[in-house]
Amino acid sequence: MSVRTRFAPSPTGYMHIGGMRTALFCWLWARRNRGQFILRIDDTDQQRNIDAALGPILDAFRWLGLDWDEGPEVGGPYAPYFQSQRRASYDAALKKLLDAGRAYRDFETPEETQAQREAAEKEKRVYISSRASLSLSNDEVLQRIAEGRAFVVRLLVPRGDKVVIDDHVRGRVEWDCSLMPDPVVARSDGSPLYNFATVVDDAALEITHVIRAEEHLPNTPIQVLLHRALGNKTPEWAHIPYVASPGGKEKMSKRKIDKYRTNPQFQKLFELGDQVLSRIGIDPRSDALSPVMVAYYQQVGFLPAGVLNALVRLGWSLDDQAEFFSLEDMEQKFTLERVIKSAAGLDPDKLLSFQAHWMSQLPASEKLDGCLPFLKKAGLIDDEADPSTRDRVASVIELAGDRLRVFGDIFQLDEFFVVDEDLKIDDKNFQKRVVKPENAIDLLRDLQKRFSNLTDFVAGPIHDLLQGFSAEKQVKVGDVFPALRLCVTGKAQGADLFKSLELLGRECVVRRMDRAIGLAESQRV
RNA sequence: GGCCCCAUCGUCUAGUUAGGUCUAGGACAUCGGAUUUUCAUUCCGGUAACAGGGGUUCAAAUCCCCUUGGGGUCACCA
Repeated sequence: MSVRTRFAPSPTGYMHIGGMRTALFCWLWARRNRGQFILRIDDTDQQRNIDAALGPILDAFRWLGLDWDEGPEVGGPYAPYFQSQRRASYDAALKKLLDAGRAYRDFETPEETQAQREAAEKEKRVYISSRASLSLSNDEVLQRIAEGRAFVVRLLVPRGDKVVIDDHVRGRVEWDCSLMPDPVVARSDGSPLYNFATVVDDAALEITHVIRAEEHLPNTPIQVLLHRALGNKTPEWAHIPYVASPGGKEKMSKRKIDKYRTNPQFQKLFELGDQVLSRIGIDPRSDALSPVMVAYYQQVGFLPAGVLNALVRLGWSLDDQAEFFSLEDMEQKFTLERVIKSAAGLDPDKLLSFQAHWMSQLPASEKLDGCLPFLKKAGLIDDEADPSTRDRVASVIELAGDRLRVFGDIFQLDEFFVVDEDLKIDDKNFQKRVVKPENAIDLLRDLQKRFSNLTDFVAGPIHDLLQGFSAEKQVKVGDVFPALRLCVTGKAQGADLFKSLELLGRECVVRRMDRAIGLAESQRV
């Protein structure tokens, strides 16, 4: 029988980075075994707008290149893949349970149940269901139903039994059934609860391996019992650790994002993200996007390969050496047996380092295709980039070299795209290197003249000119280069100065020097 | 609090199943140095961990027990 795994998100409007890691492991295990990966939508909540809430989730899968064999949009032999459309099978299973006496109608009111629970807690004893409704005769039950008395259906937990599983990650885990309350299987309106719907569907879809986050471990005995009561073959289990917040052990959560902002381990990522997002018209402080969501990384300009690599190394390793895995590598090498048991905190630094590695591996043409949308969104180039613009962007990318870790980093070299008037000059350094040094302005004037007369305005000759100039004037290159850089790029540091000058072009360089010299002079008086 | 899970450098991890080859390996981060016109890259080097206590054994990071700590979960949510 071929391996079938599933990922079952509820449509929440965004894809959680931790959920994505779970989904990746599911996908990997299916692919590795040449089985099927299924996307099932757990929407028993009846959301108003499922399409809108599901869209970002599917987008995340598509962005990372994780395809699904069955599920939304693609359908499949076990359709439908939305729990909201599978009610008939839950009703049938419910009837089966009731008929077999494995479940019972509980007429206790929620208040009564709650009171018992509180009483148990007060007396420090374990709460288990009273099962008062179980002593009702068949006729009495029928009568109450006829009277329209509300009831829920509860699974009759076989007290005295044990549930034992052999988890692929955790090994043997067992629970004592005499400690378990009878779980509600169907609400008073007849609709199924999560644990029940999950079990019915996992069986119906012939899921062989339930790979999910550890937080579901407490659900497992209930689901095992349900499978048994229904006469299903129980799937195999693998409870993988959840993704923790950086430097901590708590589950990463969307709601704690403000706390993460103050987390030193998150600093670099937030700085990068804030800088990029603000350039493309997204409010970095908005709740709509945060590092907890997969979309965040896409928006900032991460590569699927970088994100995927970071995710797979969270709780999984191949050996004591390997760090870099392409999706193909993972597919070949992933095993559940090498998934670690303890929770792993997302490490933004390491994520960035994986990202930088995969970016350095990316062919120039793909870097270009990646950067273009960012420059367009920022209004730095036209939406219809003509060939000469594309060439220019390609040259800047080449010049950027390793400085381009994410596509959004292209904004660090915005001096090649802004018009002179919009060029912002780093004032602090400008004061220090241009305004304050007495000879700076004269030197720059002289240099400007020589640039105008240079036959070929390309990196090599510019380099020679600059070297000769500083030798002739008997000044250190450190007194000339930074000042020049500030004038033409506005920045104290950046890519290769000579190539930058060449790319900017003589006219632009001369113009910007003019402007900067004028600025410095006005500030001297 | 009940139930369950977890515990190796700051972080991600290798080593634990079959105890010795572990004076505990790698990566990220960090610190130093080299290269470079700056920054980045690259290269070299350093700092840095078996939570504690008992056993078992010739021998324990590895097996057992306890303690401590961390976490998950306790709904007519998913």
